[in-house]
Amino acid sequence: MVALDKIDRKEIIIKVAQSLFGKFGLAKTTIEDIARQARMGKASIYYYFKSKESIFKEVIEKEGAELRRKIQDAVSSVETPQDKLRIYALTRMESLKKLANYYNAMRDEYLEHYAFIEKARQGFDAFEVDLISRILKQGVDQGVFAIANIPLTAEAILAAIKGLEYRWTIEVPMERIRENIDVLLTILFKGIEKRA
Amino acid sequence: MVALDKIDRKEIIIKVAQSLFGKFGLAKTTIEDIARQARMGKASIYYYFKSKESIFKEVIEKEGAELRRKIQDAVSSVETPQDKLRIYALTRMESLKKLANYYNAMRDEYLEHYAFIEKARQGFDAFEVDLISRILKQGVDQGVFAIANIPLTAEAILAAIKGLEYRWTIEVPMERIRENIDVLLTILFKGIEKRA
DNA sequence: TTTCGAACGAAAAACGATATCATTCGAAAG
DNA sequence: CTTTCGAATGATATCGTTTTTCGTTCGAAA
Repeated sequence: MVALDKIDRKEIIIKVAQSLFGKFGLAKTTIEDIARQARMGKASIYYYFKSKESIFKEVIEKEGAELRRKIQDAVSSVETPQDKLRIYALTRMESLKKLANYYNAMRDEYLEHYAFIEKARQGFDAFEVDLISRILKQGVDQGVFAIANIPLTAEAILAAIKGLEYRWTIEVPMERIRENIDVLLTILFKGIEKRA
Repeated sequence: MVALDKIDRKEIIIKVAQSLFGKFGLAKTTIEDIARQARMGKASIYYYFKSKESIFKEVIEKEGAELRRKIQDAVSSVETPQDKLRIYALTRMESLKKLANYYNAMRDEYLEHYAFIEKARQGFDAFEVDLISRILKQGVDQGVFAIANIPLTAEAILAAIKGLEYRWTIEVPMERIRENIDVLLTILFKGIEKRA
C-alpha cells in the first residue's frame, strides 16, 4: 500500500538518524550519511522531511516518548505509592543520565537549537511533575500521605531528586545512587506520611 | 613599612582583578587591563604574582571565602536548627547563583582551568555538607531531630536544595524561590523531626 | 626591594582560498 | 500523481598563511 510505504520510509529515516545522532552528534551527522544508511539518494530525504532540523526534532520527540513510556511502565509495575515513587526515581536516574548527556552535547555543538531543546526539557519536566502529583494523590486518597499542596510538593520532590542527579555526573556507580535515593526518599516519606 | 606596602599592592591587584574578571571574564581581561587599573606597569604585576592563573586562583579563593563567611554569618544570626537550615538555604540560593554563573562562564571560555574550578567547587561542597551536618547534630543534641546517619542525611538535604537551585536558572524572582524552599524544608523537617 | 620599558614567543585573530553540506530544481521512473 | 535522485546552488565551515595580541621574561634604573 502506498500510504504505508510512506510511513515506513519516514520511520526508517528517523531510526537511522536516531542512531547516527546518538553516535556522532548532530553536527557530525550529514544528510548524506543518513541517506546512505537509509539506502536512498540524499535529495529523497527531502521528500519526507523539510529540513535536517525537522528530523532532529522528531528524533528528540521520539527519545522523549520512549523515556516517558519506560518510566510509566516501571511505575505501573508496582502497587503502593511509596514503591511507585521509589521505582520512578531509580528509573529516571538511570535513563535520564543518557538523555541529559545527549542534550548537553547538542547544546554545545549547536547553540541555535538550544531553545527547542529547552522546550522539550520543560515538557518532560511537566510530565514528571504530573506523574509525581498523581502518585501523591493516590497516596492521599489511600490515606497514607498527608499533603497540603500536591503540585507544589511534587515540584519540591522532583527538585530534590534532580539535585541527586546533578550531584554526580558520570563517575558514580548505580549502587551508590540507590543508597542516596533511599536516604532522601526515606526522609521525604516520613515528611509527607500521615501520622497516626 | 615595606612589608605592609607589599601586601597592599597585592591586595589592590586582587581587587582590580576580581572586578575585571567579574565584568569581562577571564579571557577578556588582560594583564595590561589589570595593570592599568592598578596604576602600574604590566611587568610589575609579575613581581607580586607568578602568572595570570595564580591571580585567578587567588580571586576564586577570595570569592569562596567571602561566600563562606556570608553564609556562616547568616547561620549564626539565628538560634534554632530549623531557622539555621532555613536561612542557610536562602542565603546560599541568593549568593551562589552569582558564583555559579561565574564558574560556568569560566568553564566555557577556559577549559584548561576546569579541573581547578572543579576542585574549588568540591571544596565548597564539603563546607556545605559540614555546615549542614553541624546544624543537624545540634538538632539531634537538642532532641528536636531524630537522624540515623547525619552525614548521609546532610548530603541528601544539600542535594535537595541544589535541585531547587538548578530548577530555575535566572528568571525566577526570589519570592517564588522562598516559597519553594519553604515547601521543601517543611517536608524535610517533618521527615527528620523526632516524633512525640 | 621595587618598578617598568623593551623584547620574545606562543597562541589567537584576521583573512582569503577551498571544500563541505544542507537545500532546491527539474527531469524521469513507476 | 507519487516517488526518486543527479546535478546545481549558495551559505557556511575549513584550512593554510600572515598579522596581531598578550602573557611572560630580562635587564636596567630608581
